[in-house]
Amino acid sequence: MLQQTQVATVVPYFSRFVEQFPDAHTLAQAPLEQVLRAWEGLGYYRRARQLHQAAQMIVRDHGGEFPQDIDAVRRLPGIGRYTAGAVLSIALNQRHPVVEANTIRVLSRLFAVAIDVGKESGRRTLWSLAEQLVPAARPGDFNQALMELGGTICKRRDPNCENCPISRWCRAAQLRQVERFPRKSPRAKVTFQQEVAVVVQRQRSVVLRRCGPDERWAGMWDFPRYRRPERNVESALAEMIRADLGLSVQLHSLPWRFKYSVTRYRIDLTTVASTRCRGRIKTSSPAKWVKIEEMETFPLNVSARRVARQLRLSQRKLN
DNA sequence: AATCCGGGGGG
DNA sequence: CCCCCAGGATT
Repeated sequence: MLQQTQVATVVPYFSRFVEQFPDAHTLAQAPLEQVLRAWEGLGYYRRARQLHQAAQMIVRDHGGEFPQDIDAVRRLPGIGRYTAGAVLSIALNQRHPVVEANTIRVLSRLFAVAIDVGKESGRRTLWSLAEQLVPAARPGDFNQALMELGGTICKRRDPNCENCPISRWCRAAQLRQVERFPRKSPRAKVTFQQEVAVVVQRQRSVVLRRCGPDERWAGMWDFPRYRRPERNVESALAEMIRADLGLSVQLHSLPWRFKYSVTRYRIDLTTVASTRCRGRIKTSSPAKWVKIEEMETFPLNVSARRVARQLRLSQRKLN
């Protein structure tokens, strides 16, 4: 869960998760749907699928006990050098280094690493430094201390060098250029595309579709979602729905635009609208057709059986 | 080596 | 608006 996700975000998810899946057997035997459900809102859903696979591998190949050999750990899906080193150093007191966001910042400043830490050569340098520094005694404490230092003192902006216990050895601090490190090349820009999600409500059911393998949220359930037409939105949308779902619909005026979240999706539209929407939404009026401009969404991963019969047409097309 | 996954924190 | 987050897999 902590891979590319902030600690504060993870904590409540982690608590619920370990309560629901206390050991490898429980997790391995749980349906993937249930695991994804527990992951809902965290993003990077591949991690949940891989964790599920890893639990099954641990049960099958390691008798349900987490392997202690670093190479065996690395073979588990979703576990790379950082995660393997972190688990084995912290839990089993094995001497392995860790390199992640915090230690990258600390080490790159401590040694004024001039190379781009996003590049392979920069990473090699950092792993080498971390490997040389981690002690045989209490390596897990050392690694956590390094990460904690990066999280509390050696922050990305406005680092607290005055209270840093190792600032007297810090090359970047000596150079008065702490904030110039770590060196990174600018990220690729992210482009946004306008999409329209459609909520089709019939009695207490709602039409969902499963995201295809090559689109975002692959394999997960979502409202039917389409690129927003340039013009003639209503008629173009109706045509897309007819072609995609085999449903003949007529769109009236589309009065509401709002961001939507389906994390707490229940089944009726008013709940969806009232949980996370922003803007002027009247939840009391049960509109049949609502246009949603997708700005931010959470995945929808409901137990969709209740509405699945409305999906047979589109499902057949996908399979 | 570059790209993708993704919601959310915080300036 | 921006950059980044206790990374890893895929291409």
